[in-house]
This record gives sequence, structure tokens and C-alpha cells, in this order.
Amino acid sequence: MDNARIADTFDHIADLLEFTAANPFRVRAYRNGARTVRDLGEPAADILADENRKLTDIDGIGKDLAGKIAALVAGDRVPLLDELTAKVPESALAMMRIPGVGPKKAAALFKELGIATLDELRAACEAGRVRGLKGFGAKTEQTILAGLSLAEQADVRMLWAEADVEAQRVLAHLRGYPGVRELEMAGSYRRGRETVGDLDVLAVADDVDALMDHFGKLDDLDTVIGRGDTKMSVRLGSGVQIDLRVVPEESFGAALQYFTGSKDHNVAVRSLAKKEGLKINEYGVYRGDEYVAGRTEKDVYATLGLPLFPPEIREARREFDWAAAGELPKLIEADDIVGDLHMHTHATDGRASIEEMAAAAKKRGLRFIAITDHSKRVSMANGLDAARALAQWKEIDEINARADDGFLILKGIECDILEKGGMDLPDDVLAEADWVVASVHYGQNQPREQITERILGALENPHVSAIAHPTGRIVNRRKPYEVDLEAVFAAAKKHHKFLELNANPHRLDLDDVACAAAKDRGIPIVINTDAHSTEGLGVLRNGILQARRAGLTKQDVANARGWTQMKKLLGK
DNA sequence: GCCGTTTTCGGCCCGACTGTTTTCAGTCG
Repeated sequence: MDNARIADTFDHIADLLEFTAANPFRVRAYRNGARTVRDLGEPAADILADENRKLTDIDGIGKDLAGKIAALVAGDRVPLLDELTAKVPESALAMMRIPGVGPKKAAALFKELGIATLDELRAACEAGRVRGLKGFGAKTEQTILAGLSLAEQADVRMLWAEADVEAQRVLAHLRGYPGVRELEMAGSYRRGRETVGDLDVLAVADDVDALMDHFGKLDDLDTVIGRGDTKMSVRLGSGVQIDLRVVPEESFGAALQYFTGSKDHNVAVRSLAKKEGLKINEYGVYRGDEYVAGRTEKDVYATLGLPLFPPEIREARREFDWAAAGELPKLIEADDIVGDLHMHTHATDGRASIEEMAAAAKKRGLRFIAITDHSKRVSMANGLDAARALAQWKEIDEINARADDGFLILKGIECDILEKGGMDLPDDVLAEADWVVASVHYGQNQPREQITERILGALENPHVSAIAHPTGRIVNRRKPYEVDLEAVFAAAKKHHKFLELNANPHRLDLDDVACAAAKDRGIPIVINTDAHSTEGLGVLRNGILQARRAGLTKQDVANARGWTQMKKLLGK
């Protein structure tokens, strides 16, 4: 079993334990364990197989969790999981996804009324049976009915790029109220997570009530979930929840730090503060009752001797180790990228011409691009055969010859790795290209060994420059194709090839953990848009956010260098 | 369930808001 599945299992155990009213700290230990395994950066099986290392050396993994990981890796059953599964039906857990229903209420519904599915819960609410339960009332019943549809569309999180549209709209609306002195989005949106659940807005305002009234006039507002002295929550027609918090000016930095999270990052910060005899909450840093800091985030971190962490790395992974060593990486910026090496034109499934793509890229400040249309195997997209590819490259030569501004268009191709192995175009054709990205489009259901073999074969081909999407990952889709990523890393390193971080918000292949692992192994990443139109070039920022979350610097990203440098890396 | 320069027990981050209570538990972030 791989790390992701082990982590899912631990999270599932935590859900079940919560439902059975287990010790909350035991629940947290499983959640911590899940996160730790998910972020490991190498297969837990490798650590187990290494007699010089122990799983228990990892922070947060004790004897018990190490034993369960070993069992899962070996494919054995975990007795605790079987025991809990026998007690709690899967469908009952779904009740905890209803806003306002947590483990206690869900368990009460299950135990007292025998409700085990969302359908049964709806019926019970409509029959007025729920309000009779201790701790429940008519209002709770209404809340449940209203929240059922949300629970049924399990785990709908927006892509960051979609959340960004809403976020900008909300910020613009709030800025329309003149009494706003500070305004900032916090939460997972600010951390640049690939998906965002809800939006958190922080504000400092002259008149809190007036700002909240103004907030209530937001377009597309569906319901006001709650409104207090400092916090107001609303839900939009699109289902997005937005929380507005208004804080005093001297608390803005503390609140921004607090509500940006992540939760785990904050727990770690608070623990550090406690050791220093300080207390941190959303209002500031306190020594006893004395306010020490809170105006800016920088002030808050400084009281603990910590640097101002970029939001993208506040995940309680390695940022505190980096800070302690004084080695906080200077994360890559969008402006550092000087070339984009994966895009399509109307020769295949793109919508613009070579020159239109080049002009758009130039406008965005790039110095070079590679045109990488599909190869012939992708017949649906009218992929290029040898003759058409060579003709396109001739055209590119002519465009480059006419150009007088130093902008360079590389002759490229996204060449398919065939189902039976090998490339879709002959070597003598690929040899004519400046840049070849190899890609698995077909036979994605093959066994792991076979897909890995195909990719390794491509990496051995002297004309291949990069693997386009090394894991076939698509955000929000559960299963990418299965590949031995460690073997791919090793081959990429050996043959001096690049791995692509596909910046399309639906793909973001590699994920941040894989991206960090590639960095650790010294494999250069290229961040490409895979654009199919001139607007498509704009998705680059999604890739940048992903790279930043992985802790990548300018030095780790190959297309932050000029093409001459990249050619050297390829050994050309 | 994990952890330890107060170390094998007793802690484990902290506060707002809601609804159901009559002083607070549950939920959320």
C-alpha cells in the first residue's frame, strides 16, 4: 500500500474514532499520522525495508502507528479498523459532513434514532423526530435539512483558480465600503492550496456593523449563516461559504497569521510560544495580560525569533527546520520564469497560430517558448505525423529568422509514448526538434510496471527532453495512472531529463509532495502551461503556487534560466 | 496515540458563535 492510501486509512480511522467519542487527542494522533505519511516524500515501504532506519524516528509516529503502517504495507488487516467498521456504518459518517453536525450529534442521531444514511436523516427531520432528541431543537432540524444537499455533494472544493475569481469579486465589493482600513484574504486561498473549501476575509473597519451590512449586500448571496460582533458568515448561491472577520487594527497581523493557518502550522507556532512563556491568539501575542505584538504578521513571528514565512509553506512540514537553520528558501516567483515549454496551436487541438502564441507569451514577459503540438497517435486532436511536424518546424525557423527582438520559438513536440513502449515518431524526426516532451495519453490503465517501463524507455531516448505529466495526475480526480515515481526520478537524474510541473489547474502534476521529492533528488523541474490558447498561458501562476508550496527556488526550476543554460543541462 | 532540558504520567492551541440551555456543550476554523 502506498503513502496516500495509508494516510487515507489513518484519516478514516480518525473519523470513526471521533464518531465513537474516543479521546480527542487519540483522534488527533491519527490525523497527524495521516498528514505525516502523506507528506513523507518517499514511500514508507522504503523506510521499512531499510534496516538502518525506523518509522518511529519520524516525529508523530510512535510504536503503534509504525506497527499499523507496517501491517498496511504488508497488505495485512488492521484489527482496530475492522472493529470500528463493524460498529459504524460508512453511510453514518456522511452525516458529519453536514455543517453544524459534528461527531457528537451524528453519533446521537445514529444511536438514539437509528439513523444511518442521509436519506433516513432527511425523512426524520421532515417528520419532526429529530427535534425531540436531547441537545437538538427545531432550529437544528432546519439547519440539518438546509445542509443535507451540501453533504450529498461530498468534498466539493473549488480549484484555486476558481476561488480566485470569487475572492477578487468579494474583495472588490468590500473595498466599495469607504470605512475599510485593512482588507486581506486569509485561509487556504492565501496559502495557494490547489483546492479551496471556503474563503476567509479579514478586515479592519471604522464601523464594524456598517461593514457587515455592506457585506450582506454581496451579489449572489444566498444565506447569512451567522453574524456576531466580530464574525459574519454567508453562503453564496454557488455554495461557497465566505467568513468575514473584523478585528482591531493592533490585532490585524495576529488575525492574519491565525486565519491563514494552516491549522498544523499554528499549533506548532503556539507550542513554540508557550515554551517562551507567551500566548498567541487572533488578537495578538501576550505575556500574561500584556500585549506584546500583533499589528503585522512580521511582528508576530518576530516575537518568537521566526521569519515571516511565505503563506505557501505554512503547512508544518519543514518550514520550522528551515527557519531554525536560517535557511528559509527564497521561493520562486512568477517573474522568474523566462520560458514556457509546452503549448499547442491550431495545427492540433489548440486555438491560436504559432505567431499568436509567441506574441502573447512575449507580452507576458517570456523570452522563449516551445511549440509542442501532439504527435499522430493523438488522432482525435489531429496529431502531427513526421511530414507535418517537419513542416511546422520549417515554419518556426522562418518566423525566428524574421524576428528581430531576440524572442525565440523552439521547435518542439509533445510526442506520445506508445502503449507497447517507444515513441510515436521516429528518432531521426525527433532529432530535428529542439525540445521533445514525452507523454502518456493512451493505455493509462496498464499495470504500474508497464507504465513505468514505458516512461523509463522514453527517458532513455536521447532526443527526449522532459516527461510531460509524470504521474497522470488530475486535481480532484481520485486516481492518476500508477507509476513507480522513484524509478522515474532515478532515470530522469541519470539521463539529465526534466520533469514537468503542469500548471493547468486541473492537472498540477506533479503534486507538491512529489515536487519537493524531485527537488531533494536534484532533478530540475520545468513549469509549463500546456496552453491551448493565448489565454491559457495565464495558468502559469497555478504552477508557481504549487512550486512555492513545494519549497522550490529559482535554482530548482529549469525554465527560470535561459534556453542556453537549459540546453547545457540536457547535455546538448 | 505521542511525547519528554519539569521525561513513563499528564499534558496535548485557542476563541467565536449558535442553539439549547439556565450555565454550557458542540461545532467550526
